[in-house]
Amino acid sequence: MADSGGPPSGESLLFLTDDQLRKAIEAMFFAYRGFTADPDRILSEKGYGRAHHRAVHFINRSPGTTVNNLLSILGVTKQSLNRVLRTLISDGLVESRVGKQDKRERHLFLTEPGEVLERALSDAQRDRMRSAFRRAGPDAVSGFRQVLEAMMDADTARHYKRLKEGGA
Amino acid sequence: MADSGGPPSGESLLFLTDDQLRKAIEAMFFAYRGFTADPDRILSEKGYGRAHHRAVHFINRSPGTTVNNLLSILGVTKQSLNRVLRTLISDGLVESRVGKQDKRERHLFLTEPGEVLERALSDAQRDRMRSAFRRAGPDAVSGFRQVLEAMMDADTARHYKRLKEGGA
DNA sequence: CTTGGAATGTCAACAAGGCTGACATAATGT
DNA sequence: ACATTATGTCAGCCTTGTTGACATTCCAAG
Repeated sequence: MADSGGPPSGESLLFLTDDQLRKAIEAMFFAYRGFTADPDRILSEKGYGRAHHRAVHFINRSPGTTVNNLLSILGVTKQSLNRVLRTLISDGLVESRVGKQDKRERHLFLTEPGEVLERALSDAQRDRMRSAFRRAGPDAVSGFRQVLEAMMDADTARHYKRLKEGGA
Repeated sequence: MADSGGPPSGESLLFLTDDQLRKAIEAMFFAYRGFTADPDRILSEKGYGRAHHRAVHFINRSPGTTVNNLLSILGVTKQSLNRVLRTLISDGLVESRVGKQDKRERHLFLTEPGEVLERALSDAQRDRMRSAFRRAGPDAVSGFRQVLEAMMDADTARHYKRLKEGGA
């Protein structure tokens, strides 16, 4: 079950059959569903969606970040993000402060209740990730991360690495 | 870069900090975007979306599958799936044949043009997966799959394994 | 200093693709 | 005969993506 079913694995040039790749593609699809399932449940109880989760996650991650910065991380249009931010702000989960240097900018922060929601979401998601890591074993973990990093777009990987180092 | 940054990895109980888990969560988010980016481009040129991709993928995977079966794999409502199938059928990419044993069932098949689209989509996605595997190295590949499998919901994993074995 | 762009953020309207609910039809099973 | 199953369809709602139009703020060139 660890090995995909046969010949490969020694050399530096992998013997990757279309069939193995197809299994990996399906695994990615099904796993992502599991990955989002727990937060989705919590969110839908409160009338929010994945877009809210993403905003809350990255605001928590980089408090004081600007709308523009969040935009480039999330890869959506500012109008799309704005709708989400508007509800989060009016619900009192996010605070938006006008920039001191540049008054065009808005700096975003989680409020106390915002942090509570963020905690609930990330706890649920971390629990699943932790349990997956435990079941897969220590060696699997680094392989997992390496493949994921290699799968990102170049631009995306830049964001990822900036976050990765900033938060260490 | 291979190692996540420190202490862990020998024992059976992993030393998983919240910080490491958070990085893995972000990696999953960013990687999934890369994973869908290439097919998304192809699809949007033809006026389709991810929902069409999923249908085409699993019909190709299990030709003659029924609507009900597809439903349980995709985890959406029949109304949702039906909207997608309707366009694929009327565009001549999918054929729906009444069942011989049970005439209530519709068995789904890709037409010639349907297979062409499927090939384009899966080629693009496989190319990215293959390149990610190559860059990550042989040892990473099995770890990747193990973690993904451990991340799925139990029900989902059933579908996944049935497909995995059926297609080997 | 003024003025024209560039950057930033907001509002409005539309589309895709989820969802629920209600209902029709046909075939099956009891 | 009747209940159940498999499928399809209509209507309406929600989230979340899109584009277009517009206000505000900043900055730099004249």
